[in-house]
Amino acid sequence: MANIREVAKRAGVSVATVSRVLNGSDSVSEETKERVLKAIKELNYHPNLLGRNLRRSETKMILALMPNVSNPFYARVVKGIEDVAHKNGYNVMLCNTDSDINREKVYLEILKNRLADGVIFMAPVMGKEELTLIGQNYPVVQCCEYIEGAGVSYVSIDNFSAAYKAVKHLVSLGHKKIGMISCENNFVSTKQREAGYKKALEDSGIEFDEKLIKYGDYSFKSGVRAAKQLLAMEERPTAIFAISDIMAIGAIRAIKEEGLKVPEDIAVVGFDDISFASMYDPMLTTISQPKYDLGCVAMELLIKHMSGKLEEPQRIFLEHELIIRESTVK
Amino acid sequence: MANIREVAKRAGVSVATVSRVLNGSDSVSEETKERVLKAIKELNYHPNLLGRNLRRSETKMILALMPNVSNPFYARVVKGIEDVAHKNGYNVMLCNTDSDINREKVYLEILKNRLADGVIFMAPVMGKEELTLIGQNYPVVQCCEYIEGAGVSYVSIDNFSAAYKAVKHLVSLGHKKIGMISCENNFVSTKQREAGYKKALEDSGIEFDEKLIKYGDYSFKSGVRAAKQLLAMEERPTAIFAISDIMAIGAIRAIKEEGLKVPEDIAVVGFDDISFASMYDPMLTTISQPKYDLGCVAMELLIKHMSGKLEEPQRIFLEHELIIRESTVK
DNA sequence: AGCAACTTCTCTAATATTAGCCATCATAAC
DNA sequence: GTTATGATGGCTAATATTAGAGAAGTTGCT
Repeated sequence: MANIREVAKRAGVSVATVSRVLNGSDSVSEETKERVLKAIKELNYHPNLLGRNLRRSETKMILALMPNVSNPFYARVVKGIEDVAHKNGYNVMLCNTDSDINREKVYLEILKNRLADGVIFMAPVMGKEELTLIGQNYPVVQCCEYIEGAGVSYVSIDNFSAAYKAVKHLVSLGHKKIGMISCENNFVSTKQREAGYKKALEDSGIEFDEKLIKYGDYSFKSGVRAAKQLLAMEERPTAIFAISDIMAIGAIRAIKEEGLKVPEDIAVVGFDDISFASMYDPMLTTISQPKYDLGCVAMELLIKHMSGKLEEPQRIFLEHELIIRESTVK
Repeated sequence: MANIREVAKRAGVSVATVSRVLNGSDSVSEETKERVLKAIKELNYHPNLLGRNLRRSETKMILALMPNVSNPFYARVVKGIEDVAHKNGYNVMLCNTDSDINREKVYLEILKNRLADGVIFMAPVMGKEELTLIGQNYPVVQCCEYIEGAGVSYVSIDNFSAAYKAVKHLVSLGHKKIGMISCENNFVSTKQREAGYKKALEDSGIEFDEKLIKYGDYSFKSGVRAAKQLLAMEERPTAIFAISDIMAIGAIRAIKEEGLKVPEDIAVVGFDDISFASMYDPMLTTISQPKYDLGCVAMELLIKHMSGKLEEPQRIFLEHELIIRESTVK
């Protein structure tokens, strides 16, 4: 495989001149430039970026850590990250953490070993202190899920008011007994969505009943299970708010299996607006996050951090939207 | 940020000795080793892999090119690739080509610039000649979709017999007029699935009717559209075989919208067994590919190629399975 | 002609690491 | 005491590239 020296030799110039041609320096005569380009083509030369990266101590790679490639929600976010990255000459390394702290640690080695210039966490698993430490040493941005108070920038939505809006929608349809399917984790999004649910009930003069919250793990099956628990209650709810579309779809499945109809007997609202939400039967009412933009903004923020233009951590909230479909109104 | 020299200085040894400790060479006394490890810890030293990679001219990175992160089918394949890669000390760079030849080319620069040691194509877009050229210069494996005759290894399933099995299943249920939703592309999988469909009809004494094949683009909407075309026919089919689950789900949606029932009025079979296939109502009968194993085997093959143990291109077919669910039998 | 200014290119050092050779030291055998 | 052996670790070169200093050549002005 040809290297820069061979190119220089063939073109009859020094390696430095070849380097200048490669990097578009203007102090190379047109004639020399052409001779070099010809030699590059003839030798099918591709610069070895390991050398360049070492010299420049940058890699133009960024690390994107997501909990799960198969979660369709993150797919659009990643698209936003990639588009902005490419526009700015960066490549993205997508990595699956499976929300496993060890996997996350292993991937962070890539950053520590200087094989990436920065990192975007889509759902950090580590603790606040650790994240703070990483944030002090490397460019970091959190996107979607985030840890508050770690001194690390993030881009997300206002989960509290999104949940509030979803529940208020159900109330406006006349529902008074509204179940919730949440998760037993410590994500900010979860806590805020639960808080929004409670506040919406409170503001509507409906008493909060702890027993109406059931817990899943974001999976379809857990949604089925949680919904069955709600349906088995003596006075069962007439509406269900799930904090993810997949669990909402599980709930619909459970409701149908009990011989009930959505939305006539029980209305269902999800969260995320994944592509399947509008494919399901009935189509799912849900909160739409600006997934693509979340990714774009996160990447733009990271670029600013990497260029040193931004010292202070930023907190950015993008707009969300309640999308009303068949699962609440026919 | 500390480098190897500082560690050496602090431990009172030469950089070479630090390098030996890092790489587990045995010619370092226990005592020296401990002193070095102590210094590494104290300085919070992480070796800069750019230097190592340059020296060794390998990166322990592999490139995985997929057409679309949001396609849940590939999510499991990727998991297989990652698991085997990690077990062997490799990291995976996941990249989205969007089936765009230019995106694919840009990503291949990573390989040509020696930032990755090998590549797995999940659905190559380039032509046969180009692929051959890449295959001659770099370790390459194709996984799932592939180009035949390019002299490049691949791992896939026997799409012909999978489609044959799916259609035979419909025939065994008494269906005589069976529509197909395919795609207008040149993927081997598409051609083979169409061929399997035709052969199954032929072997069952049913005459092939060109008009019963409609075309989509793997999207939900295109599935709806294609199914509507089939339903609008004078003598409409009583069963539909789609070459992807997403299009099959679109077809079910279309059938329901026409006021018909699945499977009573029209049976539907999909392909891939994505997670949503078993969440949908009705649950989808489909062909299950060993997604995880496809990824594992592809990565194992790539590792063999990279180590130079394998010169000849391999063709590997894994087993598939027809999963019968509610969309064909109630 | 002499000098300045500019263009164009070369040379050297630097980046972080490892491979391979060689030097040193201790121990054991003769 | 001398030599051989093995363990340990130091030194140098090598990897591919770029930044920066400076050299050489050209042009233009006085």
